[in-house]
Amino acid sequence: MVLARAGQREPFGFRPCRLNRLRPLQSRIFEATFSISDSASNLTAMAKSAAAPFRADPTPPKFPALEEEILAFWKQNGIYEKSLERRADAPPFVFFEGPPTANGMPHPGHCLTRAIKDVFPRYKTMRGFRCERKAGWDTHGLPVEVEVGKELGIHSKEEIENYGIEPFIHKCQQSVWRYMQQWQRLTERLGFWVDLEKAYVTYHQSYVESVWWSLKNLFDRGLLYQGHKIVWWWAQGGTALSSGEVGQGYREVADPSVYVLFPLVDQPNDSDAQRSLLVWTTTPWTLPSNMYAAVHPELDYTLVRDSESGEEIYMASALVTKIAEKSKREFETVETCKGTDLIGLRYTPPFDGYKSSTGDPLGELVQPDGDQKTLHHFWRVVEADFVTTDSGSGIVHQAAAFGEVDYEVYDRERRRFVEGQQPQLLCAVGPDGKFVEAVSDDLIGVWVKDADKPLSRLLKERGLMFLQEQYLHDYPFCWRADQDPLIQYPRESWFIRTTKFRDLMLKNNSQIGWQPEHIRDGRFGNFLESNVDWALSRERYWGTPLPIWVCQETGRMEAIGSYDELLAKPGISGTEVWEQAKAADPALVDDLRVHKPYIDEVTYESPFAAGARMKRVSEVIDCWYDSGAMPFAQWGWPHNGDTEFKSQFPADFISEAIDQTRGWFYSQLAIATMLFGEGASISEDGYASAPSELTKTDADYPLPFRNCIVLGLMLSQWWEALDDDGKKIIALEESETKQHKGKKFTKQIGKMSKSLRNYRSPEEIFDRYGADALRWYLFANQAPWNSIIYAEQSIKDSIPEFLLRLWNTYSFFSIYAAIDGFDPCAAVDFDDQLSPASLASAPKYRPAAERSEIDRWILSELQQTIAKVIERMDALDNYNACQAISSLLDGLSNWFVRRSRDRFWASDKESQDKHDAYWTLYETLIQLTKLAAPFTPFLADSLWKRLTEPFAGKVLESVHLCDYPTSDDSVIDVELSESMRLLREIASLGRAARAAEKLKVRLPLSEVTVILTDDSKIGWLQNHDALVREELNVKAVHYTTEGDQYVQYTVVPNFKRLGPKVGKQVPAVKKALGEADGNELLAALQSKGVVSISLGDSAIELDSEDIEVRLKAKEGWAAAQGLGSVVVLNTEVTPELQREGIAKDLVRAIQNQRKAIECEYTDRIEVSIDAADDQVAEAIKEHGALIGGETLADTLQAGTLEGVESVDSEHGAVYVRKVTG
RNA sequence: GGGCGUGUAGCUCAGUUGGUUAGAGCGCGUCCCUGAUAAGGACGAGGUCCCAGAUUCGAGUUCUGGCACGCCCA
Repeated sequence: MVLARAGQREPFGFRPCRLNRLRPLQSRIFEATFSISDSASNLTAMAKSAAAPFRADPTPPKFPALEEEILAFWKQNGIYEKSLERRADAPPFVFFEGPPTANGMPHPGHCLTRAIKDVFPRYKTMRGFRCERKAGWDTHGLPVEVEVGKELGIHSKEEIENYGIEPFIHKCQQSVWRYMQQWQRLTERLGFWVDLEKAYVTYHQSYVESVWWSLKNLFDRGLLYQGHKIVWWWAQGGTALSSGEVGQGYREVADPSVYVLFPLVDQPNDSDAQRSLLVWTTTPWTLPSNMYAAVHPELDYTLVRDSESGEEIYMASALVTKIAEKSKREFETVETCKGTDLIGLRYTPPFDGYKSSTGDPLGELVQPDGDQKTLHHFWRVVEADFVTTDSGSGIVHQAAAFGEVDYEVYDRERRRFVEGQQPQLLCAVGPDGKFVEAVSDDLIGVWVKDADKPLSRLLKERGLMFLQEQYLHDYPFCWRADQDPLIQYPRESWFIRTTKFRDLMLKNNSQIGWQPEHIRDGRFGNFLESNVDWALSRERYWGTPLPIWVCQETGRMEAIGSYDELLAKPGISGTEVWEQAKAADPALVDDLRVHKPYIDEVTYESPFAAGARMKRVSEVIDCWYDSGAMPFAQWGWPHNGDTEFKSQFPADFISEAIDQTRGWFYSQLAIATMLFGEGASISEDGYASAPSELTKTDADYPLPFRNCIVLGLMLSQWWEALDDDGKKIIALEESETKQHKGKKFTKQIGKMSKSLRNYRSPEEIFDRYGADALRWYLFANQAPWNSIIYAEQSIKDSIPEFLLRLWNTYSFFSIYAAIDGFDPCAAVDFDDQLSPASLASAPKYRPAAERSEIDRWILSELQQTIAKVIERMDALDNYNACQAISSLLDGLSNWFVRRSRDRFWASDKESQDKHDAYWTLYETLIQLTKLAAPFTPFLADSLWKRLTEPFAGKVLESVHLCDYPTSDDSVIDVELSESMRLLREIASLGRAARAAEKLKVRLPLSEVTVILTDDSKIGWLQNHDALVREELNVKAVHYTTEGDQYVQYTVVPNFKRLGPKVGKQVPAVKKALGEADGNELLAALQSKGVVSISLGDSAIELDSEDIEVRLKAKEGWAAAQGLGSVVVLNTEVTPELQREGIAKDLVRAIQNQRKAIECEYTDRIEVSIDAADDQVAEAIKEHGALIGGETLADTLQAGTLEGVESVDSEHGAVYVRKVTG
């Protein structure tokens, strides 16, 4: 049928094809008379009406094109802005945008985060909240520098400095916007409503100044301090490498593995033997910097006597045999002990360089151990959890300067001593990787890796080298100079004392609603538990400069909280460097004045020493600090934006992927905990605390976000094969693999890879299927915290599964509404969002309670769905919200519409039932459109425009300006839902029984009998059996509970109820019920209300709630069984029924032939049938009118049609010819 | 090596305080419908719920120990 071709939107009423059907048909042979069909009279009325309010919209849309239209509409009419204006005075729902970096291309993973970040604000806005959505961009950091470095073909810091920091910074500033357009396009095209124009940018001066303010705050409270950080260091290049860079340079090498004797200082009195620790290390060059020897407190250790030398040696018990074998010695056990027993023992260090220069210093303990108030700084046995017996000796050499875990041990030890008496870090190596401290005079200036051999020789000479071997392991080399091994090396670094806030961070964390919940006590909670101080500084160029100025004479420091504060300092100088640069190049953005190198030039008079200058330290800060400061820095607070900040903190909702656990989730929490609420009053001893305005009570101040959805990773799915040249062929859909004949493809799931091109770009997805398809896929297919497979086919599938289904339901409505001229404007009191209550003003609008069952049913389902969606969305559960919407759409499309077709086609245009049907469908579509709006905003708005077209501008122009529907409990009828569910089950069982008996639906049957376990719903079912009769093509339906002849009753326990009641007797009850006669039990239950079961000596009474009656169809019936019902078919086919079935078969055969000869839907035909037997001829005679009417046949004769090819049907040859002229 | 997570139909995923016939979509098979028609629909097949043990009247669900995979950190 062609009602209107694609793009045509003409009113339906004048379609000539309908009017043709007015002409009665005469069948010459069978003399059937035709009455004017119902539909024809309907059309007559239609033809006379003026242009209908609705236009038939039968063609499925091209969703991408439709979305582009909607995008243009939103833009032109400022819909997003209007949606905010409407909520100007509403309570806030605060959303924080975690800033992405725009110097890389956006990829599918960003679609997920941006879609989730859109759906909840949209929902909350419709629910009546003011949800501002300020975009943001993360612009600082090493990735930006690397990107610029690639462009310039340079890598090292030295090269950058040769190139010039000033032009390098300019390049960085420009580079961060490289993919801005793509980002903006993605954001917009996906339908992510966010204010890009007022986006915060981390390099902006106001942002930097907010960060400065916060750092000054921390500095003034004594929480910002200098210390050491162990980094992977490229000694030859003089720079630290990021973990990513280090990861690139691993390769397998052979390194020495040495077991060294550390003689114990306090030897036992009762023995002359020398006692030593057997200490293991794989880096002999770090031995001169030895500070401790570490044991695991829980491990067993054995003191052995070397039978050859008589020495007594401690080692892990588990390793005694292994070490004896390796060293070819014989050991006898002297004694065994736990690691804890060794802790505190003192030894002589392997090299005495430090001992001779520093002596053996003592320090005062913070917490004295009994009488012991002091402790030696170095050369003691300490405990460490990381010691294992996998290799080595179970006692590990500790050189804190050259290992991160070693440094942690040192740091722990250091804190045991009072301030000023703490041990220094022993480091015998300079930043160039060469020895500086005298181990032996020969070694000064020797590169560490060249020192292993001479050091080993020295140890041997002194009898301390117990065992030496080689072992293979992966070790990092510099990725730019692959002969240069990296070493771990301590660098001066700035730290924030976050450990002081650990408990408070945990407390704040406990207030956060994490989705999924396990993040709180799992990954994030554990991370907080093991909190270490935040290493803040970076020896780089493009980042927020650390705002600390140092007195060049005294070394005393102060922090600066804003640029103006800096300018107000006495004797300021150096600002002219920026002014000159700006004058030379007016295009420079002003924000650069607070960046390197300009800010480094600004100095002022020292308040600490007359005549001295204050100069900034050289470092910039970790860009994670930037992002974590966004809650206030996005407003430039506290220098600006006081109102905004106070109304927009803390956030109600944020979302990012799980990789942000240690990133943005942590940086936000840490910064907010330190600056606001209870944490603001915490300072180091002797330092000021923060202003009291920041220390609001925590009760209404959970920090810094109330809810967070932690998204899973996004993976790709593709098919892979090798072509003849051994190159990979990638197919993104399974169907694509068929283009490569003879190639064997294997399905792959894994990370997305730009080089492999194993995923479809978001832009292509939008062009092929549209943003709504992608969004629906992301929202409705799995809980968002599971890893999501970005599979093209699955995205494509969301079109038929949801989008097209919704569209087709609307399309059905539009076709019939056009035919009947249904006009919703009859509701004169309509409000601007067509709320159901306001539509009630239409003359033919009846309250739901007065409408037919199926109307009440779908309206009840609608209200239940609304309640469910709201409940789920308020719990940030988009998945189950979508499931509820899907399920409603299924009910609407597959039951309400299907079972209401006749009502829409009915001839009496003014019948109340027809109006009920329209109002029901219209209201449901309107509400469904609103429900879907946050999820599929394009389709929803497109439907809204079409559904509200008759109101011509008198209602809200976009669905996104509407209020979200609220549930009307008075319309909910749970019992009706239950009854309808049973009715649908009966229909389904009937179809199954038919299929099993090979009785196709076209063959009418005389009756079905439905056996139920109880009679509570029989009355209702009888009133609605027309639905079942039509659905199953039967003449009659009988309902009964007396089904003994058809079914066997069995009684099973209701375990949920019986379990708590009878406990351990459950199996006995089950057995007794199983053995009893079901029919008798049922009879007893019906007459007395209870059944009695004997269990050995005792008896137990069970009521109808305790047990459940089940039915099982007996053999020999055409039956199908469900949980509480059995449907039995009467399979007797009378000649009458047979003939009716034959007629329907013929209709189908003729219709197929119409299609085969390419008839338009309106074409008239001539039909001849060469009947196979008398029965067929009889059927044609009896049902000729039906056949002719259905197939638009002008003539229907027996025999053949000359010049026409016949088609065989089981009832004879069928000839069909188009009537021309 | 440590932490966290995941493991359910051919595939992708749901599965409520533990309740005895474990669900959906896709795919597959069979079929229906032909006035939503370049649509729509039904029915069916398909499961050792990763393995082992424990708790319990009862375990996909709780506990313990494994295995596999993924992520983060070493």
